[in-house]
Amino acid sequence: MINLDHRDRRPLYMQIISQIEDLALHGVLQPGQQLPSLRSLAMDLSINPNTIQRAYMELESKGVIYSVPGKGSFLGSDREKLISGRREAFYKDLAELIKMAVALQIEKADFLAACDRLYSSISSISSIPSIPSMKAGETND
Amino acid sequence: MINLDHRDRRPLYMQIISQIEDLALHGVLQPGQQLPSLRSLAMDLSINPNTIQRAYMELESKGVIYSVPGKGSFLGSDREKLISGRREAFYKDLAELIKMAVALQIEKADFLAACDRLYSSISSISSIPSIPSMKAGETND
DNA sequence: AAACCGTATTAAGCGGGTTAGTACAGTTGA
DNA sequence: TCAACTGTACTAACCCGCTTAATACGGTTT
Repeated sequence: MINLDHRDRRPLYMQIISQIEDLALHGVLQPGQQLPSLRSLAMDLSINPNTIQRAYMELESKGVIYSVPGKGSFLGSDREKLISGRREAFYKDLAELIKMAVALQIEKADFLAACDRLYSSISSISSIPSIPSMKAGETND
Repeated sequence: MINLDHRDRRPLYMQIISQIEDLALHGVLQPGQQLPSLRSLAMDLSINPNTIQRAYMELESKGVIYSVPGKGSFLGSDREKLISGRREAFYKDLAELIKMAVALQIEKADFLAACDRLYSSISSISSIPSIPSMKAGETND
C-alpha cells in the first residue's frame, strides 16, 4: 500500500503523508475508511511506530484524517479540500518551473509543445485505477 | 551577489551551488571570470570557509568551475554544458509536475492555458538583465 | 617576506529524523 | 471480566548530514 524510498531526500514521515494523500486523491482510500493502525503499519514498513504516529498526527492537523483513541484512524470526508490544497501547491510549483524555463531560454512555443506532448503520454499511462478495496470480511464500518 | 535563505530547506552549500550556476546562466558571471575566494565569500556571507569549500569542490567536480591552488577559482568556459544539464533536470521536473496535474484531474486544456498565461507574465517580469559586469580591473567583492 | 590563494584534515557541535521503551486510557470481542 | 487491540504521550538515546572551528601545508603574487 505504501512504499518508502530511501533514496528520497524527504524524511519517512513526509513520504507517508504524501502517499496517503495520494491514495485518497486516487480513490484507493475512501472517505471514512479505516487506515492501518500505527503499529501494524509500522511493522509492515519495518519502521518505528513513532514515525507513523508523527505522520498521522500531521495528517490529522491538516484535516486529511481523524483519529479516535481506542478505535483507529480514518480518512476524512473532504476530498475537495485536499484537492484544492494540492492544486494550490501545484500552481506554485508550476510558476517556479516556468521561471526556470525562462531562465533556460526555452521558447514559449517549445515549452507549450513539450507540455502538450508530455501531458498526452502521461495521461495515457496513468489512467485512474478502479479501486482494489481491502479484504472483504470484517473490515470496519 | 549571493543570498542565503535560512527558510530554505536545502543546505547552505547547495544554495551556493545553484546560485552560482544561476549567475553563470544569466551571464552575470562570465566564462573564465574569477570567483570570490573561499575566505572572502565566507566572510561576506558570515559562514564558515569550509562550507564554501564544499560548494566549490562540488562545482568543480561538475565542471562548472575550476580552481588553481594559489591563484583562485574561476568560472569554466562551457556554458552550453551547464544549460543542457539544467534542461535535462528541467524536463524531468516537468514530467513530475504533469503527473501531478493528471492526478489532480486538471484538464489538459486548462493546464496548457495556465502554462501559457504564466509563461507570459513571468517572462515579462524577469527579462534577462543586461549584465552589470563589475568594474574592470577590480575583482569582485 | 608577507599576504593572499586553494587544499586537506581532524574534532566538535547542532538539529532533524528515527528508534526504543514505557505507560496510560478508550474500544472491542470473546 | 479479561485479553487484545486502538490512539496518545513522553523521555532517552542514537544516527547522520550539515556546519563550525582550528590548524597546517604548498603555490602565487607583490
